[in-house]
This record gives sequence, structure tokens and C-alpha cells, in this order.
Amino acid sequence: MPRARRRPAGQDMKGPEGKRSKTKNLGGASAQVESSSLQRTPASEDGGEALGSYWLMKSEPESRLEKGVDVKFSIEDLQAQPRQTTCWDGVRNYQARNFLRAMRLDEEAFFYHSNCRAPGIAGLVKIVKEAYPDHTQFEKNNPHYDSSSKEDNPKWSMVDVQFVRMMKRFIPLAELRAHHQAHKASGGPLKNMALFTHQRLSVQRLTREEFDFILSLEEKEPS
DNA sequence: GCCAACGTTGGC
DNA sequence: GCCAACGTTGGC
Repeated sequence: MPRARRRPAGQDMKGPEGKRSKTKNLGGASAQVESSSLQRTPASEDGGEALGSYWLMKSEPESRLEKGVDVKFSIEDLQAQPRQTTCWDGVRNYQARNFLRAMRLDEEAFFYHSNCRAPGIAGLVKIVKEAYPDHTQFEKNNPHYDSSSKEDNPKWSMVDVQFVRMMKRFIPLAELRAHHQAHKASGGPLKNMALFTHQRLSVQRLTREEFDFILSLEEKEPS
């Protein structure tokens, strides 16, 4: 099956080569109740909080070809989308998928720039549509096509996210790491941050303490 | 471009 | 079900 990859469907309407069908018609005629997954668990399954959760979602802001398709999707690309909204397709890792399925409407996520010259947290997005089947798993020409997934039992899910705001200042990975290292000794809020303890996971859950601490960094001088 | 970390695959 | 080989992630 396809490798685990993240990144949203940059419905970039660049050039004539209109990628796939894409273009989720949000607000389309029938705001149909999606989610073939009625498995709507109490969100307490993955060690999840009962209350709202916070998230971090990775995306690559620099061009890179995957099976001939550019996977670039920066926060600026998100801002340029209709309604500043995109479907977060292409996740092919079970842990990340389960987090997508645990996301609830209006929960907030950091938009993280990965695999680039300046990795770090660029902005804030929120969930505007809960998990539903990722259509790209059925598209033979999509880099994330999964021949093992069947239409009547889709393996992979996606959510829709909408731009909320840019961070007041970009929060570099190196700065987060410095806090993580310090907090491991001091017991501070970033001591177990998934960005470092599960570094390859493209969709991560944050505690409220982690989320609030990172927001507080916006007000501080770059260190 | 290098390469460590780590998830997945497939032989047995 | 083990585990070595392999492929990917993603920082540097």
C-alpha cells in the first residue's frame, strides 16, 4: 500500500493541469451527513480527552514531487483556497488516521511546516468538517492511491480544515525543541510533546497545556 | 545530500 | 508471529 503521507489536497488551481477532480464542494447542494464511520466513539479511545482536543498537522510548504505530483501546500496556499478551506487528504498512517477520526468540529490545530528550510508552526486552523472517506485512496493516478481499500469499506479518512490566523510570529522547530529539552528536566509542559516523542507522526494530539504554552511563545522574543 | 528514526512488508 | 530488509519521514 502507499506510504504514509500527510498533506492536504492543494486544490491549487494552477495551470491547465487541473489535478484530479478534487474540489470538495463544501456547502454543495446537500451538506450531506458524511462519515460512513458511525463509529463515533466518545473521543476517549486514543487516550483522548473527553473535552475538546488540540492538534498539530504537518504540511510541506516547499515543492516536492511524489509520483509526479507536487505535494507542496503551505499555509499561504491554504489562505488562497476558496473559503480558506481544504480537505486534508493523503494521510496513510493508522495512528494519524485515528486522530483525524477523533477530531471534532471547531477544534483547533497548529499548521506545521515540515520538510523544508524553516520547519515550525506557521499558524492556526480549525476543523470545519469531521472525518469522512478520503476520496484519493480510490483514484488510481493519485500518489496516495490504495488498491487495498474498497469503496464499501474505506480505509482512510480526511477532515476539512479552515484557516484561522497566522501565528503572531513563526515558531521555529528549534525553539520548540529547546523548550522540550528544558522541560524534560523541569517537568514543563512540552516534556512529552509528540513532535519530539513521535517525530514522524503527521497528525498529532496536543494537551491543552502544550497548546497554551506554544501560544504564549507568540508574545515572547524569538529565542 | 546525508542519515537516524521508525513504520511496513514479506519470508519463514 | 518474528524479525530483517526495505522504504519513508523529515531535520540538518
